Amino acid sequence: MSNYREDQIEELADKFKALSNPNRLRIFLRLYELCCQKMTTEELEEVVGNPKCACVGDFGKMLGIVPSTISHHIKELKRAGLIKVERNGQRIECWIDTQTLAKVRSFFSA
Amino acid sequence: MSNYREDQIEELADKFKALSNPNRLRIFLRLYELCCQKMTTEELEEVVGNPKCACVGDFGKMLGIVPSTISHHIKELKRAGLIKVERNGQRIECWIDTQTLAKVRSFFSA
DNA sequence: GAAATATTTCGAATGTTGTCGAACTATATG
DNA sequence: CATATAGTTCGACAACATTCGAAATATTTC
Repeated sequence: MSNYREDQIEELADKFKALSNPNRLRIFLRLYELCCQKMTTEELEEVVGNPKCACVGDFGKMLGIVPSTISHHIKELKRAGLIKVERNGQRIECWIDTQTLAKVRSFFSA
Repeated sequence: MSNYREDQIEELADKFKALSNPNRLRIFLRLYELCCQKMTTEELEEVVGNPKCACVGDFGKMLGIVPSTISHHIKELKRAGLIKVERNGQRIECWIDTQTLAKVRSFFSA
């Protein structure tokens, strides 16, 4: 957890910043719930076939804030590399970037 | 990592906020280095005798920023419960709050 | 108690964030 | 192509963050 290079510190601080807003943290946790939890082999199969998890509108309902604000938060989480995003028809689907999650996790388990 | 209660989310977001400033993250990492790393039984003895780890001036030199700014960051880390602070003569000594660290860690390992 | 050292508090300057609403763009469907 | 649905972009605004320097406080030492 220590002995970090300078650029790694900046990068890590940036990820913490992305998670430092309660609404963004809620979005992230919801995606985690949907994408990454309790992955048995069978469930993983499902996810591999359809990795997208939730869209802007879903979070709007969940958090009671307007789409433009959600859009802003999604952009921020994406910028920090914490989630991935892809259009599917009218919807923008979001899911956890598991590689980044693994990095942040490894920070806390060293 | 999911299934968090509302107040836990706010609390966690607040800890991430404290770590979202690169200078505060550097201070935190430095304290981790000093306090928590490589604790063999003998080293632990030492620490138990003198749990304080670094003072405001040390961080000032390390980061090249003025004491008032360090003081502010220390206050912030303390407010978030990430570090503990105690006066020892002229100096204010700081060390990691290992209980809080454990909480944040457990978030990432669920 | 004066001087030196360590830290805090305060006020100011400057920049960033979170949120909204309005206007815009993209996609799907009658 | 008109309409409906889903998101984005933009501009505004208030709140908050980062940093500094000056002045204040606490502690130690002479």
